[in-house]
Amino acid sequence: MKASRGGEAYARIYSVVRRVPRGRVVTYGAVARLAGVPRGARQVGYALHALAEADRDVPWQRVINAKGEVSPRGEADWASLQRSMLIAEGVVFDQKGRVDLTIYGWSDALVNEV
DNA sequence: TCCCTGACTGGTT
DNA sequence: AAACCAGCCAGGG
Repeated sequence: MKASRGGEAYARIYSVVRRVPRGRVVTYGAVARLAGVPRGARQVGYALHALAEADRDVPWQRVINAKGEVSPRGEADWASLQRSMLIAEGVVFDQKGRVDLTIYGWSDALVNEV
């Protein structure tokens, strides 16, 4: 079920995602590390999947996989929506639908940036 | 408590 | 560069 409030790890994950600046993207692995779950990349994805309407302040669209591409779930439409939302923020996708993480990637080294 | 599942990752092939 | 494979963690049945 949606344990959006059951797990403490989830709360930390959401808190990290909320800190990602507009127009930037972050990988699941980076969020996991910043949330204190070094190998919990999959957990991050699971946590975001459990997001409910009440958590709409969490910019989940800024979380992508290490390849720099939006992770495909069952419904491909959802992924395209995420892509649109990011483009609206100024994130650029290349012809293969991937984001250049060296430019838009946000990591702990950039936490001080606003 | 055991077993399966998954918005992932990194190393190989 | 793309497809595979094997670890990893926490939630839910």
